[in-house]
Order: sequence, then structure tokens, then C-alpha cells
Amino acid sequence: MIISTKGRYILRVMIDLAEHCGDCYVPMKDVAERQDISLKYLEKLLPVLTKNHMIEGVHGKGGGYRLTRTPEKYSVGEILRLTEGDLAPVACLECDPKPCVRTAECRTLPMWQKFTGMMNDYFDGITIADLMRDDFEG
Amino acid sequence: MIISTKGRYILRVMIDLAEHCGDCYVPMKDVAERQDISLKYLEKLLPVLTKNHMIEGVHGKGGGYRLTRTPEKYSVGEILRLTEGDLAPVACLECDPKPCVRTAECRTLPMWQKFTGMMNDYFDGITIADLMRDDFEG
DNA sequence: CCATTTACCCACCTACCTAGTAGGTAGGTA
DNA sequence: TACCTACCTACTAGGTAGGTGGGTAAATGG
Repeated sequence: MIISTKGRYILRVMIDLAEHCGDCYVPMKDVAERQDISLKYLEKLLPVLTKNHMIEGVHGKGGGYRLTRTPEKYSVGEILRLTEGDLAPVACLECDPKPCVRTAECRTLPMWQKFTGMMNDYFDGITIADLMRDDFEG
Repeated sequence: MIISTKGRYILRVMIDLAEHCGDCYVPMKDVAERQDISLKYLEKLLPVLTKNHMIEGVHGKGGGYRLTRTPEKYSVGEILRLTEGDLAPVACLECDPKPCVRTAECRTLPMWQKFTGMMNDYFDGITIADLMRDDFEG
């Protein structure tokens, strides 16, 4: 399995934010309840999004989070790369791979590389706005 | 990361068997040495292959393992599905998924499903014989 | 018959990751 | 002042990845 709950939950949070009150602030408590995800766990996943200015939060009553862009400006690939750290199918293609002495002669590396490209292209081609469409089929 | 060392090692073992002495038996000790993989670990990965008749082994001196088909008759997808158990990118698409009550309304499921299809198609379209070609580019 | 070679089987182990929980503090609003 | 919400730190149970160690069973050469 390549995509952990982290990435899947965050994607659902982004869609939820986009669907509810696009411009006002939505408390995470509501999102957690609607999406049936532990609030405490969600809280742990959000910092990576705020630090990268994907969403912004305000404290206090009437506060919460909201998107910083319109839904069509978020690609799924971008979000998944942030939350998953990486979208590499094998260890040797991760951000800081352990040096592998077999790289030059590796008969499987080109296959992994091409697949990584396919995967990134696919997810980069889908936006949050796409996921909100009822007739979206992938 | 979706493909563990299990799948990657096994793929290299299959290629090694195909490249060395196609019809005679090759001891795992030699493969482990050539591929620089722990023999003990490899031994643990092989049963799934023998049980599914992907390779066959004979005991004793002069023994070892060999492929049961010609290299072009093995698809990478088939091998990976055996060793990885599955090629599902998310938990809800695994072989025996936990029932998810949100399936009907899930806005991300079609995306995961299409991706799963793409992935399986890609790896099903590559054979061990392809991986042996020097000009193979994925 | 015996030593050697090989497959094959089983128990165990360590480090790390996943998916949480608990208990706060800081900032903002009515 | 009461309340709400983001935000921060620490902890933890359980599982998985990636092995290691110690054997046994089958086949062969001498």
C-alpha cells in the first residue's frame, strides 16, 4: 500500500473545506465529525499543510481553517507529496535514497522510474475541484 | 513506498535465474552472492514462488532452482502480486478490504480505482524477458 | 555408507512506522 | 470573563519490514 491514512484523510479534509462555506473558516471539530476521523489525529496532520500555506487557520470563536486557493488550484499530487513525504514506489527513488551501487547495472530501475513518472503525472492531473464533481471517474 | 524489498528482490532473482543457465538448476547461494542479498532472507521469499509453480527446486549437489517457463511468459505484475500480496495503493482496495461505510459517497474512491487499474496494466505489460533487454526503457 | 551440498522449515528479533490518545497552552471572540 | 479554536509536545500499543540462527530432509559424488 502506497497511500497511508495520512494522505487519504488530508484529501478528504481538503474536499470538506472546499465543500463547506468556501470563504469562511470551518472548525476542524466539524470536519472530523463529518468525515468520521479522530480530531486529535487530524490535528497532527494539519501542520504540514499550514506550513506550506495550503490552508490557513484562525484561533478563537468563529475560527477554524479555510483553503488559501480555489479548489481547482490544488493538484492531488501536490497534496499527496506533502503528506506522504514522497510518491516513490521503491526505496531507491525516494527523496534522499540510500546510495545503491547497483544503479548502473540495475535491470529494474528504468521500470520503476517510468512508473514513478506515470504516477506523479496521474495525480498531478487531478484537482480538488475534479474530486468534487459528481461525474468524476478518475 | 508501495513495493517492498520482497518484490524487488524476487524480481532480481527471477532475472538472475533467466540469465544464468536457463535450463539447469542454479543454487540460491550463487544468486544471493551475485545479487548481494542475504541468502537467509531470500530463502524466506521463495516458498510463495515454488507453491505457485513459478520456479522449481531440486535438492542436493547439482541442485538449485530454475524457471518453469520461458522469461517472456512471466509478467512483472503477476510476480509482484504474488510477493506483495496485492498491488493496491490504498487500504480500501486490498484483497479483503475492511468494509467502509463511506464507499457510496466517497469522492476519492474512483481516483484510487482508476490508479489501481493503471498500475496493474503497466506491470502486466512487462515481462522478465523485457527486463533482460539492454535497451529496455520501461 | 558417508560427507557434502542443496532445498526447506521454524522460531525469533530489532528497529521503525502507523494510527492513534492525552493533556496541555496560546490566541482570539462574544 | 467564558468560551472556543488552533496549535504544541509527549506518549503508546500494535504491526510490519527486513532480517538472523539453527536446524531437518533430500539428493549426489566418492
